[in-house]
Amino acid sequence: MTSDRVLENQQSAKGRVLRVAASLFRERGFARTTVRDIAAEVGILSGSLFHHFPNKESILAQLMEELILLVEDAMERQLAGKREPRDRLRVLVACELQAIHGEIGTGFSILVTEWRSLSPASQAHILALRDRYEQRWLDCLKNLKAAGGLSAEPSLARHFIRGAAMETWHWYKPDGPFTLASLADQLVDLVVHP
Amino acid sequence: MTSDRVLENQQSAKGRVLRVAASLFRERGFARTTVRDIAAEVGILSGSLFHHFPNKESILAQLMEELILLVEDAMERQLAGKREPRDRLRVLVACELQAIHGEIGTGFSILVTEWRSLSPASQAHILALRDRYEQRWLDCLKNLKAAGGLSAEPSLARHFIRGAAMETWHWYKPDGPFTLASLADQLVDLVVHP
Amino acid sequence: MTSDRVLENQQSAKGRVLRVAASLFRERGFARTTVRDIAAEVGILSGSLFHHFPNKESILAQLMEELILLVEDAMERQLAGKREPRDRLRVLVACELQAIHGEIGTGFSILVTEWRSLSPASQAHILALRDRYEQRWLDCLKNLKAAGGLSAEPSLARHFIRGAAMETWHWYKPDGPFTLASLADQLVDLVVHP
Amino acid sequence: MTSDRVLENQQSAKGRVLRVAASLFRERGFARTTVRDIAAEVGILSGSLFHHFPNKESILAQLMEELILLVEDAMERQLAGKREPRDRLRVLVACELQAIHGEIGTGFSILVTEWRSLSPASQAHILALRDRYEQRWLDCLKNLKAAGGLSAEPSLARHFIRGAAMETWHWYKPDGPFTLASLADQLVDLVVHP
DNA sequence: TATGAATGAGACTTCATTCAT
DNA sequence: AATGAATGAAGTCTCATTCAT
Repeated sequence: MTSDRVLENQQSAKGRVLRVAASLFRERGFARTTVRDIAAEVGILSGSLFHHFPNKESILAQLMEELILLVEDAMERQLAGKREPRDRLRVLVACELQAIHGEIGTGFSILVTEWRSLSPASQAHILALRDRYEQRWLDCLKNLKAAGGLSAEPSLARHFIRGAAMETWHWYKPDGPFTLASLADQLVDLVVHP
Repeated sequence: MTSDRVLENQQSAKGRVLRVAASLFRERGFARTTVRDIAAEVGILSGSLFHHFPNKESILAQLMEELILLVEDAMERQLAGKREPRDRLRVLVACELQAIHGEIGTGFSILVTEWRSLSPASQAHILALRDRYEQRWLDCLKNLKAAGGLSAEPSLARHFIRGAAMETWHWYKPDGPFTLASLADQLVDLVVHP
Repeated sequence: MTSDRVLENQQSAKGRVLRVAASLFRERGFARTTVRDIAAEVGILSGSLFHHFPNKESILAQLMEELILLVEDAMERQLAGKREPRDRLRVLVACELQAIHGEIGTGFSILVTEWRSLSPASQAHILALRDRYEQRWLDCLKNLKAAGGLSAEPSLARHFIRGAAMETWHWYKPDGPFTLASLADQLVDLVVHP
Repeated sequence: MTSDRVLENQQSAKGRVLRVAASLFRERGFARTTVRDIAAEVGILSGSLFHHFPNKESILAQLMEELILLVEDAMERQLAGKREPRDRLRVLVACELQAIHGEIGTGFSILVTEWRSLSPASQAHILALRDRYEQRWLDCLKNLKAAGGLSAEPSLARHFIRGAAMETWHWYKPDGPFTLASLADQLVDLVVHP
């Protein structure tokens, strides 16, 4: 059931649809974005969308799937060589913030905000991916706690971090006083008591 | 334009509509909740809703308005007599968590998640109320910082707290290992370094 | 799941929809009849149809159901007092022909021609009714055979009669050389050897 | 406008399309069969169909045409040497039943059931062929009547036979109690009083 | 000949809203 | 205040057909 990854493929029509959809879903929400909106922005007619996706929801589902994979890729790359638990946590935080605000993964916040828009079937599929993603966080936080760098319960810490990170979507402005990097630092400082 | 407060009025038909709507909006989201759903749960027919509200959006708008007022009421009551900045912060956190999960204000998270569903006109009205509400938080956090109990920027701290608190809606279970009170304590501990 | 009978209710909006649909389905077939066609002929807008029926198919389903019940009513009435097996067969044949061509049950042929247009769920429901209807035929033919008035296998005889009767829909013209009554007589003569 | 006969040509792509279409049209009906369904079963893409047929309807039209020709061929062959009117009628009945259920002409019933799906233009063309086919039946039945073997009106007899024969499509099972040959015999016995 | 992306008309359906009763 | 039939705009989706490659 897992499709090829096309989100970053600049040539692919599916990729173009996915990128446009990500932007519109983030901006207006899934329900308020019409397939005509998406098609118009892509430069095709609405009927043509269904040549690539069986229905509107599958656009959201595939988008979510690829977004998770993309963040995992970034984490994998940046974790290479990092051994210190605190450094590894900072990578996770930075990657998640990047995913929420960054160039490519624009729309990671959709994962939380549009969860209800998926059918139960799709939810189950994405859930499996999300579980793996969250497990990575838990492993990291458990190591940190074992090393004495965390006083809170790891799962609770993850909930707080996720909430704080996702919430940045509602207020963070790239041209404001903070860079994403400094945001990541402060979030880590908050959770990791010295 | 500001209407009377009816959310807590058990007899009032408007109050019943508002409470039902709060529950459904939180569960399914505004767009996926139909006026028929609301009417059915209230026990009337959909057409009758429009004797109480001019349109669907106004239900959401009035709901948001009353929810803010309700939380402010609770804060006002519990802040009475509290002078210590740290104690006052704890009251705010506890009240916000109560609003998100508690009996009456169920649906406070709608304020963030369904923001986009309001028309610009309604947004402006609610925004004024929200600004006042957020100002209360900032004042409290500034006092705390002045007293040396906060290392982070007050506005940033508020964003983190809000994110963490709202996120609890996605995972917190009353019958789980935490009480709302302990959650409030831990959130305060996180932000307020001793 | 069985709804009230409204096909013959001249006042009822549902009844009017059903009668119009019967006529159009018979004329153009189910698939080539649009809900707009039906609504236009009824004198309402297409959206209003769905106030009465959950979807297009349910119009066909309820229509089929009521048509069967209607024919059974007619048979019941005309069978009263008839004891002779041959006479009883003639009643069945005449009623079925009436249903196919007559004033009221116009569209009985839909039962055969549009069978495939129903979803499996609807098919099952109608099938139960149809079975009862066919059982009445078999009982009649068995009695006739027991009385020595039928040489063919009863079930085979029913198949032949049904085919011949339904086929009349494709060629019979009320202003042609035959009346429906004479058609019934000849069909009975054909099957019942003296 | 008359095309070559390709239905039985195993190699020809057009022949393959026609055979697949016959099967699908009979199974689901013309309107519920998509060109994609046909193409998929043939093993090509939907666009490629239009290299062989100008449009969907022409598939049905050519199919109908060839089916008639095919039955006429069979009749021609089996009528050779038969002089007795009753024997000749039996050939016609057997051939028609073969066409409805047999290997190749699978879908002969389409001629009646999907008549409405043709445009007037196509209807006219097929009508001419059908008239010739029906004339053959009438001639045969008239001869039979002249010979005293038929009491009913020839045209009426034909209608009855056609209906009964077509209806077999809805109930006849090759592994049931009847062979097609015995079915033909019984149908002839029914019509031809000794 | 075949491909398959794209078309575009039109289908069914949903749903907030209106209004006579 | 409530009803419930009706509205009508807008939505998702289907599908025969076209055409550059």
